[in-house]
Amino acid sequence: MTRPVSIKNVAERAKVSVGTVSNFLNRPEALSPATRERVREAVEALGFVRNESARHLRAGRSRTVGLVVLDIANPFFTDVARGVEDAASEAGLSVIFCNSDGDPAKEGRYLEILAEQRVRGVLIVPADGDHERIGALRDRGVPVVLLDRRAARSGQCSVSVGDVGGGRMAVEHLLGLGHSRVAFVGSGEARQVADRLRGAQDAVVATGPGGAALKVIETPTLNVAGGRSAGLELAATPRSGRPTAVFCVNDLVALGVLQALTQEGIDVPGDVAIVGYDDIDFASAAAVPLSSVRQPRQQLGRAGAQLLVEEAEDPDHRHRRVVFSPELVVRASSAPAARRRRQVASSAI
Amino acid sequence: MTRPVSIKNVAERAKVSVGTVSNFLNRPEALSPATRERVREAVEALGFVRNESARHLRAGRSRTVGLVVLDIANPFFTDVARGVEDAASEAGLSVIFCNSDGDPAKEGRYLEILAEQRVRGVLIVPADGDHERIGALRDRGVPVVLLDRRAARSGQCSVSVGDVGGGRMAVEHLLGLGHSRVAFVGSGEARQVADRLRGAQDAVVATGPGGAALKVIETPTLNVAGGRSAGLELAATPRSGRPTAVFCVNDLVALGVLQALTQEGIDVPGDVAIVGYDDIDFASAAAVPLSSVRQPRQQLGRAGAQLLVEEAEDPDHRHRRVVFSPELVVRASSAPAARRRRQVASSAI
DNA sequence: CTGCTGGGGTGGATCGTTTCAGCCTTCTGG
DNA sequence: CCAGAAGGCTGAAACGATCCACCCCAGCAG
Repeated sequence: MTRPVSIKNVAERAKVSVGTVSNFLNRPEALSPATRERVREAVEALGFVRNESARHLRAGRSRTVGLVVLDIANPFFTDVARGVEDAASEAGLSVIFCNSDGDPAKEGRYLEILAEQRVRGVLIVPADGDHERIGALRDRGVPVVLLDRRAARSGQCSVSVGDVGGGRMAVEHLLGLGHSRVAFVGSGEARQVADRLRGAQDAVVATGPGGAALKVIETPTLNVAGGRSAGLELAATPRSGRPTAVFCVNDLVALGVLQALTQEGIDVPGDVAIVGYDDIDFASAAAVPLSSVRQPRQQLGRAGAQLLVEEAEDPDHRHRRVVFSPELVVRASSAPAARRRRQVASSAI
Repeated sequence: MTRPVSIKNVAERAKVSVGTVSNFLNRPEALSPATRERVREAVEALGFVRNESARHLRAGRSRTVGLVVLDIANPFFTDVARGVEDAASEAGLSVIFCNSDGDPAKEGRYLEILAEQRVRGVLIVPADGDHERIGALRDRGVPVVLLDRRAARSGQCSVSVGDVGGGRMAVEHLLGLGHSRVAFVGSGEARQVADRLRGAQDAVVATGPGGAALKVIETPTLNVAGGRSAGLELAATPRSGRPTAVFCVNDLVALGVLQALTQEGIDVPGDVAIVGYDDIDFASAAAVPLSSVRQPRQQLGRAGAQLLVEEAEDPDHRHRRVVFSPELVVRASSAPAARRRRQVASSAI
């Protein structure tokens, strides 16, 4: 409850000037051993802790970066966050972690706060298409790196994972198993969703006229609950018209769909095959281990933070767009070809 | 890339003094409409954003709080974080989110950073028993609220969930199903672990001499991977001596145990029943839906943040220890009594 | 007309740190 | 013995916002 200790108190106690204490903190080798020891003792005795705000005020730039994600409860984003955190702390930066909930208004408020904090830069998984606030930050000279989203123009860095390719990969896998009625489950404005859907459509279109068909099922939210409601909708569809394979926009949704189908007595993968997206740790622990499109989550975060640091330090930095490749992991939720073919035949009778 | 805009630039443009601009920002009603409009225009035109550091330097207190958790990848903690965030933003505070990974050194570094930032207060799920750093923070007058851990002395606030009771509840449930060889899976210094174990022991001891026995299986880490390794160890035990019921210190570990057992051909709950802890969303989506001890996660965080705010604002604040009660949620992973009894009988032959 | 009130505004001190010009000593080489 | 350099330290300016004592003037009562 005592008044906070400032550099001045330390200086008085050590009988040196404040400048010397500052040197002790930042360039200790510049002091004579005797002085250094006196200052060290004073710092110790008083329990002095630097005031980062004052430091930052003088320096004009802070030592923190902001990270804004869509959903802190989604393990995908916590893994990304961990990658960001690791890379940031290697660069001596701390991270302010913000959760936009996919709400542009909330996102805007957080960006405002980050701007007031004069963060060194911002990593963001944007909520939607309208980024005037992000633009405003950039205009103010704050580096912004887009995560999990490819930058539209070359005006900024981005790190993403090929979502179109991931979607195509997932659906090609399902088509390869003999499925011809496929559903895409997902919703929202986010580019990730649109891209995965596009990839799925590409794969279906490639089967030519009279080939496979893709049905889109909207979910209220992109979490387990949302998936559950989509699963119930699916279960309520008469079997004859029901898709035999489902590609879900992320694993949370896939888990929800799986739960609902199982609960309604629909066999996975016997009646309906499922492929998710992200390959979160829980995907393999599901009731029926989930096939999924794996993304390099930590690397995504790490690479983003590195680009951000580079942009902040290097004056003639060139913006880059890093794109990782997703990878399909096949598990029990998408049936092996042999079994599937048999089933198609019998249902054709 | 232009120089950042300060209150001074705004003042020049609006042809007023800096004091007036400050008033505009903090007490707009004190200005005459004409002046207010002029300043508003200048702020707008220059894209002025307050410098929070300068503000804070002058004010002596910041508008952020720190939150330190053990494992950001554990959904339990993300749910807690969400509760904290909600309550904090209602109080106009932002949250700096830190992940100690259960490592006291990393925890110490984060506390140091938070101290340098002069946060308004700290919410922490401490990594271990040695809290000198936390004490140092408190001595400096920074409110600290312990989360998920009961404060030892009355010198600080804490919000926790009765872990002893939770552990007892889980094991009593298993004993009630007829199990007599029970294992506890977990490890680490954290009080949560010790308390849940103690509760489990209490329940076992209550069965009297010649009653049930509790075996402790250590895991390398408290996540899915750790659980998997414990599960393999369990599977390698000869059936005759193998516990028929397992109480896991958290759901991640339980999911890992479940995976390993299933993979090794051991039926859950037929051969081994499992109860987890936390009741994270994924517990019910597991291969065998997991029985678990539910904790009010968001409320935990929310209540903690509220206590913190109260302690920071109210000079004659009395420390409080809030304790929530856990709740047992029974699912398929712990067999119903009827089935279990049959099985015990048959294995006794 | 005078004195008073109070709304509206000013300008400088202040917060804690860093930075930098400059001062004093001591040392070195010629 | 002296000029100059180098090392070690000092003290004040600056960062951007807030706060506060104070000033100015219009309006009003006496």
